[in-house]
Amino acid sequence: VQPSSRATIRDVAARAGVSVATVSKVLNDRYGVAAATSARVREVIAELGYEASLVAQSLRNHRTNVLGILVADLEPFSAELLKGAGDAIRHTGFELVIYSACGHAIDHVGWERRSLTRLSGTLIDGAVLVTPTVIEARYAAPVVAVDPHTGPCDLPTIDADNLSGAKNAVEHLLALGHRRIGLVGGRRDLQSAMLRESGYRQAFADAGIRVDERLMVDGEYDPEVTRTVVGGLLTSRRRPTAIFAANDVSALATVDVAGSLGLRVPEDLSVVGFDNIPESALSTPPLTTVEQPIREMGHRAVDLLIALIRGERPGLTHVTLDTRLVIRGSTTAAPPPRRQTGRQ
Amino acid sequence: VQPSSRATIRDVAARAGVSVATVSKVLNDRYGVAAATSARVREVIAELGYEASLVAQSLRNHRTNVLGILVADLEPFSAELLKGAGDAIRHTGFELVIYSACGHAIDHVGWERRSLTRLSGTLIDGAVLVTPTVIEARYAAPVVAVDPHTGPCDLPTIDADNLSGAKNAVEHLLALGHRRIGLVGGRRDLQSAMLRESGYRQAFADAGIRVDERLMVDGEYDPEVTRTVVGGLLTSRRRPTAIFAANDVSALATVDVAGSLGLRVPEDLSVVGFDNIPESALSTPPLTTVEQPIREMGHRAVDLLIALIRGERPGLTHVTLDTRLVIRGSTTAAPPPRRQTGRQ
DNA sequence: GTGAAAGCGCTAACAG
DNA sequence: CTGTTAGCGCTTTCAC
Repeated sequence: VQPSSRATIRDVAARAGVSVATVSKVLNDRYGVAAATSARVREVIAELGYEASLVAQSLRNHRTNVLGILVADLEPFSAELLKGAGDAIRHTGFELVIYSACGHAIDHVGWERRSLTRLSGTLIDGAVLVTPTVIEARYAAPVVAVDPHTGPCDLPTIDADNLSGAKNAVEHLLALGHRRIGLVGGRRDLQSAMLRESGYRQAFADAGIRVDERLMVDGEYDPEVTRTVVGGLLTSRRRPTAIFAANDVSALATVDVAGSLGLRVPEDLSVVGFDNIPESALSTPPLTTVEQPIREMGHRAVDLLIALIRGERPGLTHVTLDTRLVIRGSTTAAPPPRRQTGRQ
Repeated sequence: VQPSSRATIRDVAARAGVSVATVSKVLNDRYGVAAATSARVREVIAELGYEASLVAQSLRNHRTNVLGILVADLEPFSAELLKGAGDAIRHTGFELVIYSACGHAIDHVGWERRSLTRLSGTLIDGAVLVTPTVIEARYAAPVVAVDPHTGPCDLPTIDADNLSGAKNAVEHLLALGHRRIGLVGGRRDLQSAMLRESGYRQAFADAGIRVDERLMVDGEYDPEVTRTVVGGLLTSRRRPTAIFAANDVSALATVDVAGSLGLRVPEDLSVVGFDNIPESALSTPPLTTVEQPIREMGHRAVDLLIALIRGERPGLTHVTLDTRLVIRGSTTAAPPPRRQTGRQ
């Protein structure tokens, strides 16, 4: 009996022998519908399995009760963040749409501006932007950024203490006796990456040691890019005895490359990452890394977004959470000095 | 200059001094627009930062190039599955919308039918349903189910070999000398849960041992529910020496409850889970569990969905992937018989 | 109480 | 080449 395509409000109206306006009223519990009519309409709705199209609805209404989270890709960091976001949304009455550019993003700077523009005003009441590639304060809907872009930014943001985290990581390596410590940098457009680099530099400065710029490469938080640049770094004549990678994904890629070059981690190369994604504890060896509370960041971002949507003016619109060094098996004392300076 | 709300195609048209139809043509690269006009329009588009509303577009067109994944909630299993889905979608030209009912789902059986109806036909070209609560083959758009509902189901599905997995898990416990093995069952509406229970029973049958129905409780794949029922089980007079939990989330909750009751895992209670979510390897002790290839399941589901959307008729519309027992630290040999039969 | 009509932003005929 | 028009599914005045 049912047509293969979805039933529309018109199908319901026709079948119930009323106008679409009446059906709409029933749907939205508006006053001014006779009890009998209402009952009849509900019956038909159930019969047809009718549900209002979210798209059509949100084209008319401006409030949808749907939150958006925009991620460039679904990798461990964003997946972890989503769990926290889910925790926060549960029982708030909001629903959630996660929009992923799925890699399109990489070549297309500003993907989230595009996506956000396409979705906001219609479909979503506000959005959380994860590692956005642009700074822009003016949007049609409330927006919260997680791990924001560099540059002045009036968007409410959630991030972690990247500077101290990175500093601690490098201090840990220095304390183990390492001096030739490489840096695999992150996406240079993100504050987090720049702060992690600053932390690296500060640790050296505090120790009174000069950094060797030739040991700094750019991994862009990307495993593939990291593979390439780390390959170069580790086969160069003066390869480092330790590497601080700006996120776990690049750290894991680094460990992998080291292995394929016949270098043992941590005996020949110590590696520290950043993030503490679940995968890092599971790798062989388990990764020493800087933990940031990813789930909590997702949770906080959603809390803040909801407050904004409700028109509250939250006191704190820029939250920075603590980081913490987690020492596992990928770091150990530096090899004796003669091996460091000698040719490999 | 810009209004605070988003620019529409009309704003662009007005500003460029053309009709909306012309703008639309430029937007969609249709023929029949003078080069000069086209250039002028593009200029205005850039100037205004205009992007077509996905909602309005998909209300008109029926093809959107957007895939949907519907999850009841964002927990470790679905998060892991999303990573696999992301892998599959990357470079396909499709974008992805993940729709999460965020816990609303729990009280509302059929949430995915509702959501799917609200989204399909408009907004998405097809969807992957994760642990759906209903069987229904007729939808407006192609649909693939992961870990499907019980009952006959003509939907294309992706799942894992739940029966063997569970059987292996229980055989492992039996081999360790356990006889009083509890079962924390899963959602009784899902095939996976029922098959895991069957595997449990089969292992006992093959060993020629009768199962004790009093040792079987329902955790519904939910940590809270599990806490309650396992609490009862572990404080009963004849508590089991081992528990097979139908998924890792319940297994981890079981370990937790045991701990709070003063029972050591694995010395006083062995625990086996199912799924091998990242969290299971990270827990203390690391969880012995049955691995199912969650990421691959996500990947396969998307591959299949895309094939369906493209109108191909894929040969295999019901894929069952292998499972594998991963032995870690939460299981050990059963305590000597006298402790088993004696009162605790 | 109920329905006709306008319009949300966009696209696809079809005239001009 | 360009603009006018109709309509996607829905909600909301505003007459009847």
